[in-house]
Amino acid sequence: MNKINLTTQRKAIFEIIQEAHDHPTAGDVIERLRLKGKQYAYGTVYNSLRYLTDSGLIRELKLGETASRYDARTEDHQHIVCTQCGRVDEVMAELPSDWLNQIAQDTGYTVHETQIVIEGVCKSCATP
Amino acid sequence: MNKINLTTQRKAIFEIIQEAHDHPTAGDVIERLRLKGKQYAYGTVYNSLRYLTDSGLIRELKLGETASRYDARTEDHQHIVCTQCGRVDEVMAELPSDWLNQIAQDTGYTVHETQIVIEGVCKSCATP
DNA sequence: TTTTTAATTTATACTTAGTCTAAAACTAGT
DNA sequence: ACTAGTTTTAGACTAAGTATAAATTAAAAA
Repeated sequence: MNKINLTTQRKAIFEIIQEAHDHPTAGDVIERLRLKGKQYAYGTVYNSLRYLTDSGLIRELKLGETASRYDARTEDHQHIVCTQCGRVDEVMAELPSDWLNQIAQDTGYTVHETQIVIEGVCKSCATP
Repeated sequence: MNKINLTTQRKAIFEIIQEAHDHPTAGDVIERLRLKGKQYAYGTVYNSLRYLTDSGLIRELKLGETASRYDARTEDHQHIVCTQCGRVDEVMAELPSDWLNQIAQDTGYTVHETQIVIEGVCKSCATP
């Protein structure tokens, strides 16, 4: 594992993700950088997000929306999305390992990762 | 529930999805239609895929790739994607309901759907 | 059967998210 | 300071999908 090289830009972007508690998209990151008076090239933000993801400092979430979201919580966990308001919450409940083992056996795959997206309606949308 | 109106185009597209056993993307559908000598407007294919999805005849799969895939198997099941060759297989193992109940309780959400994408390496990629 | 209305398809322009490229600007090591 | 390697920048480009307005088809009414 190589040394992680956190340039000014990468650090600033990493901080945005860490401060955020709403799983921002690349577009969100660009906007928040601008609010802090920092404006980096379009491609730099995407490159940095990929670099941070590859380094394991953040996680890329593909939740079935058009844009990827990013999360600084790298511990194994899943997400639940509200189909009404778009809000994303963390799901810490661990996936039953027997279930995963059964899948590995059934399919012959070696399982590496599971991205689970649960869709539902959040409390505040359910009670108007 | 309204009556389902299967036009010529929608029927042809539905058939492509039914015949396929590889979860084709919209692009794949357009190509296969062309091979059959059928060429519909770009937007028609997208509209039809959405119509068929909304009617419950097919399912849209968002597997974290750039393009959605479509599946004529509408029974509840999940998918496993090979990170090497991109192949997609069905996972019929049912999700443990206690796990889902726990999540509903923990998060306060009313759970509607779960799209689970398991990533791994398929048998033929594992043994070269 | 003609007329009217509604739904669908078509062609094309547009949007969004993200990649690619080549030049310029840093950063390290000598 | 000089060179090599890495990053950033600006801007062109791509892929997937949406929006729109006109043309076509289908359905309903008269």
